[in-house]
Amino acid sequence: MSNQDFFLRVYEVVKQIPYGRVTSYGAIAKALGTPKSSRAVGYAMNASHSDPDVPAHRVVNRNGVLTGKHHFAGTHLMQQLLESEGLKVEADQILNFKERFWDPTEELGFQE
DNA sequence: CGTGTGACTAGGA
DNA sequence: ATCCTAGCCACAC
Repeated sequence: MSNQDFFLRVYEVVKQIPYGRVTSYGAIAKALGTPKSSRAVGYAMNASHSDPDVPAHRVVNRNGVLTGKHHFAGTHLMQQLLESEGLKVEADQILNFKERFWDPTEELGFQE
């Protein structure tokens, strides 16, 4: 696989995130088989704008904080999107994050 | 090929 | 609990 596929694979995983659920960059990286590439996942998400089907608002850091909210068009767009999915966000942080967390490795678990 | 950057994370103080 | 540090990866120059 080529390095360019990394972005596509990140998008693939993000697209699998169920409605009303969220996950972390590290979890995605781990699902891709490269748990230490969490930063690169964030970088990939930065380019996710090219694919509108990627629900980037469902991806937060490991603390459930909307670290990438500034990368959205609106100031509180990311928060609004999450709240529209039934999530509660306060101080840029997802409430009950642990319950809402969705681990791609458990659902997908594809290692290559 | 070296350096800097970032939507990250884990571990130590 | 918070703050700081180092490691990590992919990418732009």
